[in-house]
Amino acid sequence: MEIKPKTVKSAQLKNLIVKQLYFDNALSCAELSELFDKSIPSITKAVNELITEGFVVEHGYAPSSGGRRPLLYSIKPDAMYILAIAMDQLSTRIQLLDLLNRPVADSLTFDLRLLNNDAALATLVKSINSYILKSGIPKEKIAGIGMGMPGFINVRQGINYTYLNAGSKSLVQYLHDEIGLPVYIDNDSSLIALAEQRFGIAKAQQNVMVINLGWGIGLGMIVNGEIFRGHNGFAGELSHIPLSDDDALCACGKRGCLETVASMQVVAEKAIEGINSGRATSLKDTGAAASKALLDDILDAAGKGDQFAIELLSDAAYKIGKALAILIHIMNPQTIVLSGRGARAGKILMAPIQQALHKYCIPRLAESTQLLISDLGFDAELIGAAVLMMENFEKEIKSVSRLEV
Amino acid sequence: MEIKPKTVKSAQLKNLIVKQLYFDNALSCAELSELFDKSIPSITKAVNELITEGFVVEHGYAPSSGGRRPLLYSIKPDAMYILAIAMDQLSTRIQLLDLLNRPVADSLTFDLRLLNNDAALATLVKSINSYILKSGIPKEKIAGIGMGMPGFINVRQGINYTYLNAGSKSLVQYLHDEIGLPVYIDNDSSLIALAEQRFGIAKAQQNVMVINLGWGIGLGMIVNGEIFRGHNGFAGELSHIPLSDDDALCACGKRGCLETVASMQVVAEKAIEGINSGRATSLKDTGAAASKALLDDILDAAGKGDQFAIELLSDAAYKIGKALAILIHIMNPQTIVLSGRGARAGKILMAPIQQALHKYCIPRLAESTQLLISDLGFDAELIGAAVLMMENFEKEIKSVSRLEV
DNA sequence: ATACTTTTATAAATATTTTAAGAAGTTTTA
DNA sequence: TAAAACTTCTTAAAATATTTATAAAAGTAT
Repeated sequence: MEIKPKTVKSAQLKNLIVKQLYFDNALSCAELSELFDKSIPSITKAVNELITEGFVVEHGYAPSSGGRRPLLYSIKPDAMYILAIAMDQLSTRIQLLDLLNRPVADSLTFDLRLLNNDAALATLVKSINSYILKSGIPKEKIAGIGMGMPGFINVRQGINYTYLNAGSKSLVQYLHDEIGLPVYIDNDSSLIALAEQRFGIAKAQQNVMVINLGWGIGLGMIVNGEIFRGHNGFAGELSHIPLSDDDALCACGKRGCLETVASMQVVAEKAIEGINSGRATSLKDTGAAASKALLDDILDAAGKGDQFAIELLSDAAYKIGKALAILIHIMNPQTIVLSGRGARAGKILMAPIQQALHKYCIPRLAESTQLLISDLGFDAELIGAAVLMMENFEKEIKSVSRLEV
Repeated sequence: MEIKPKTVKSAQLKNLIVKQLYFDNALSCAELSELFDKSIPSITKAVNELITEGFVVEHGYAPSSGGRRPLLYSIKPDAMYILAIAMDQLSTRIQLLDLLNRPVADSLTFDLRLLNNDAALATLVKSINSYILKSGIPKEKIAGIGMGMPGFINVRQGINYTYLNAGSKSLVQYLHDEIGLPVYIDNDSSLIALAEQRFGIAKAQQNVMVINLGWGIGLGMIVNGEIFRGHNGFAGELSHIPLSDDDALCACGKRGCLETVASMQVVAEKAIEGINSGRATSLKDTGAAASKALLDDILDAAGKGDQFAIELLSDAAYKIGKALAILIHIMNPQTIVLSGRGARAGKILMAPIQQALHKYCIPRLAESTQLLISDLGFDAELIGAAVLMMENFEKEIKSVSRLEV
C-alpha cells in the first residue's frame, strides 16, 4: 500500500515527538516548537492527535517564569512496549520494557553460547517468541526489538560478522521475518555508552567515553551526542592499542595489547597463580580455571578489603588508566564512565586510574575530563537496547498508525 | 534594523545554495532540491533570484541519464572574495581568494612572532588593512576573513587562549571592529584537515585524520564530515600521548611524548649532532641551531638520496607510525593524510609509517585505513581558512543583501 | 489591589510550499 | 526508425504551515 506523502510528513513529526518525550520526561508545546523548529500551532495539532491516539497525556503545569504556565505533555508509558535483549558470549537476557524503561514482565536469562554454535540463532528466536507469548502482551503493542551483542557489527545492514550468521539474509532481516517485529542491533559496549548518555550518569553530554568492564575491556564512544563507530564500525578498539613493547602475546596476534595486561581475564589468572603460590587471601581456587564465579569472588573480596584482591585490581586499573590517558589526549571527552559488570568495583579502580591519568596526561587535559562510575550497572545494556529501538523509531513511519487500535 | 522573518528564511536558503555551490562546483535544481529537502519550485525561485543578484550563473547542461538534460548552475567566482590568513609561530601569510579558491591578489608573507610579542596584534591589523587597500578590492566585495593559527582556540567565542590576547574583547570581535569584516578563527591543524576534506585528497570523506607535519606534529580530525574539537577544543593532542616510559623530558612536563622523539625539531637536533660527529652526509651545520632552513635542507637532502637524512626521517616516521596505529584503533578512520610543510617528504615517510602500522595494528584495522600524501601542500592552511569562512557563511544572514550593489 | 509584563493557547488571515499535470528534451528499447 | 520510458522544467491549483492578533493566565511591580 502506498503511503500518501502528506501522511508521511505528519506521521514523521508525530514520531519525532513521541521519541523526544521518551527521552525527555515532559515538555511543553513551546519547547517542542523550539526543538523541531516548527510553529506552535503545528505542534499543538500533532500533540492533540497523539493524545486522541493514546500516545501522549497531559502532565500538569510547569512553574512559570513570569507568564502563563505552560501545559506539559508526557508519553503514556504503556502506549507501547520495547523488547530489549542483552547478549554476551555465554548468556542472553530478554526483557520487555515500557516507555519509562520499567520492566513490564519478568526478565528471562538463559545460557546461549555464541561461539561455534550453529543452533544459537534458532534458540534465540524460539526464546524470544515464547517470551513474548508468555508475557501476555500482544505483538501489536510492541514497537520493536533492540539488541546488544558482542562482535563486529554493521549497524546499517544489521549484520554481525562475528556471531549469529543468518545465511543469505541479514541477522536483522532474519529476526524480523521470524518474529514479525522491527529489529535493531548494535555492539554491546556501544549500547552501554548510549544508555549512560541518555538515561545514566552522563545524561545529555555530547562527548562521553564509556568503558565496559567485563571479561575484556570494551569502549563505547559518544561523539557529538551520538554513538561513534568509525569508518567500518571498528572504532573504539581500546583493548588492542600498543601499550608496551615486550609483553604477553595477545589473541589478536600482537604483543603489548592492553587486553593482555589489564583485562579481568588476566586478573582472574593472576588470582589463581597467587592462591596456588600461597598468597595471604580469602580467595580460593575453585578448580574451574578463570571462571566468572572467580571474578565475582575477586570483586567481592576486594570490596571487603582483601589486600591481594585489591592489589590485583589496582594493577589492572593503573594500566587501564594509562590507556585512558591516551584516549583523553585524542578525544578530549567531557566524561569517562566506568560501566559494565566490573563497575561494581568502581571505587577500588578509581584511585589507580586517577593516578595514571595524573602521570600520563597533560594536566589541563586531565582536569577537563571527569571520571565517573555508572549507576545503571547491570541494566545498562538492556536500557541501551531499548534506546537503540527508540532512536530508530522515527524510521518506522507506520509505527504510530500500526499501533493504533 | 529588524529583519522580517520571511526575508530571513528566504535569505538563509539562498546563502545555503551559495555555500553549496562553493563546495560543489556545479549543481542542478533537482540536485539542490534533493540536498536541502525543498521542492523544485522553491529552489528554482531562489536560484533565479541569485542569478539576478549576480551570485550564480548558468553552467551548461549536464549529461542526461535518460531524460531531459538538467541545467547546471555554478557560483560566479568573482561575486565576492574571501580573505584567508595562515599563521604559524613565526610568520603570517595573507591572501585574497575568489570563490574558486584562486588568488585574486599577490599573497603577503611577513614575520610575526606570536610568543611574547605585545605588538603582534596591532601589526596584524595594520597588515590586513593595508593588504586589503593595496589589493584594490572594495571591502563590500569581501565576504569575510578566515584565519588559522597555532594555540588553544575557542572557536565559538573566537578566542585564542595562547596567543594574541585582545584584552576585554575576544580576538574575533577585536579584529571585526578594527577591520570591519566578519572574522572566524580556528586551529591551524584543524584548518589543514578541513582543506583536505573539502578540496584535497580526502574530499567528501566522513572520517579523516590529517597529520600536520611542521615543526611539531599536529593532528586535525574530521569526524562525521566535520572538524572535531572535543569537549574543550583540546582534541587531537597526538604529540603528547605517552609512547614510551623512559625518554626525554617534554616541554609539557611529561616523559615519553611522541613530540620528544619524532618531531621535526628533534630531527634537526639529531642532524646537527650527526654532522658534528662526522657522519657522512651532504648536510652542513649552518650555525643557527635548529633553524627552519636546516629542516628544509634535510628534506631536500633526503629527496636527493642522502642516507643520513633518510635515516633521520625514517626513525621519526616509524615512531609517528606507532602513534598512528593507536589513532587507528580508536578512530577507525577511512583515511590518514600526511599534510603540512613536511608532506614534501611524504614518500620517504610513507614506508616506515606503513611498517609501524603493520607491526602495531590489528591487520583488519590497518587494511581499512588508507594512508595518503597531501597534494595541497603549503596552500592547505590558506584554503582551510577560506573554507572556514564559507562554512560560516550561512550565519551571515545579511551577507547576500549586504553584498548586493 | 491594580496595572503591567511575560508567557501560553487559540483562531483567523496570510503566505508559502507542495502537489499534480503537462510540455519538452534524451535515452533506451522494440 | 519509431515508440516507450524517463528526467527535467514550468505553471496553476490545492494543501499546508506560519504569522499575526487576541484572549487568558501567571507572576512582578507600583
